[in-house]
Amino acid sequence: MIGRLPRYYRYLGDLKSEGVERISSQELSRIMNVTASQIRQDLNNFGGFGQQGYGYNTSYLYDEIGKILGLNKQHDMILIGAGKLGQAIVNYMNLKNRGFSFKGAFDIDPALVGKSIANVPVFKMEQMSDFITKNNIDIAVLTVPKAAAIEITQVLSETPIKAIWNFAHVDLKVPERIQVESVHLQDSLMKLSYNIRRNDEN
Amino acid sequence: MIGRLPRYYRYLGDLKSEGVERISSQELSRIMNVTASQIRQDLNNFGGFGQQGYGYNTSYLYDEIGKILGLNKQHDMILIGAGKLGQAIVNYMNLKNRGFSFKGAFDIDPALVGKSIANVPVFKMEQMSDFITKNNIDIAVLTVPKAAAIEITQVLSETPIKAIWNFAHVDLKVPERIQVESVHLQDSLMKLSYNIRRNDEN
DNA sequence: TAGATTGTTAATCGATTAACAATC
DNA sequence: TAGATTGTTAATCGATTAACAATC
Repeated sequence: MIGRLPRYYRYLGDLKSEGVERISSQELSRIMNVTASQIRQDLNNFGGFGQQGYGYNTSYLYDEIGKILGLNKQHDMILIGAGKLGQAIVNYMNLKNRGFSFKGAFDIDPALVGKSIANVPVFKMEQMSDFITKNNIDIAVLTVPKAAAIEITQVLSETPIKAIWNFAHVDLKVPERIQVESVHLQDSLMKLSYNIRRNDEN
Repeated sequence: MIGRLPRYYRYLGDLKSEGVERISSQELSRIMNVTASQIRQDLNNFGGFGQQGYGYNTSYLYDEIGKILGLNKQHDMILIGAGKLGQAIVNYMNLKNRGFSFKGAFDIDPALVGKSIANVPVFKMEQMSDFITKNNIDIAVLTVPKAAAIEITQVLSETPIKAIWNFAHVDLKVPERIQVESVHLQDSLMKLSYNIRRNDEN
């Protein structure tokens, strides 16, 4: 279910900025293409955000979902692997996301160390663990090849990091206290390819 | 269910390159952390790839899943939006994925037009529709901001494109014949944030 | 008060797991 | 033939939808 929460959040943000003050599960279901029943069920799981006969207050619901998603808290991040993909993500995030901010990047390439990516300094890989501890880093963003990702995850497991946002094409094994969320671009493209094939054959 | 197929494919590829010739649902279930029952159920949906008393032939199963995923076919792609994220994806794909290949990129920035990204030429946005038709492009990779993504999707809907791999933070509306697969990085990060919060509170 | 719409329970549906007969 | 393991049916579980009483 939590998988749907960011989507609600996105639509409510849009509605809010369009100046829509209230919305019923009915209307929202039409816009989002899900059943009104599911919306009510989902939202009620996390507390009674609506009001009978009225619906939901857009702005209030938006804020509450934000809290559930932990978006009211500051998250300090590091980038591990300052290649093209890593650089793109730093640029992307530093523009848009208030609560999330990159404090440093790490790479084994000496040519990158000492430089900056969107004002985020790049350090030597060896300094990573210390940096995490000293700067209270919550999230490590892993944009390195598969083999490196496995090794680095070992190292990260010894640090007080809270979560890994993994872009490597591998399922990471971590202690329970560390959260992992993977973006498997290859898998996503394969799903697309599957759907193309299926469509072609009908 | 199709959602799990790329993951099977990944694990089978690994096993194959480790020289493992056969695997039982039992063993695979241990490695992948799913039930053996589910593996047999999943694989049987698409045809009898196994053999009683033996298990599955790693290499054969790998190839068959590849076919189901349409990975035996060539897919020609274009990049729309040649910014940092787009560039990262082109670099990433052109290295690894045999079946998928970028034929061109498009951008509104005159500074990019005429240049190349990993040997992929960047053209004016206006040339996009023609290019798709003339070069039999299957997949458009959308790495532009939200508003542009919606506009461009309108244009794409008039072309013979088969699928859109969408990186913009929006749900695209397309004719039924066009497949959409979205990579919502923001949503992914929010899920991570949610899990951090939940873990913090226990 | 009447109308609207939530919160919530019950019914349905689909997906996962368990079990075992078929068969290599 | 005996052992292993799939393919497949039946049982269980969870998620979605429908229905409606509560209440604003």
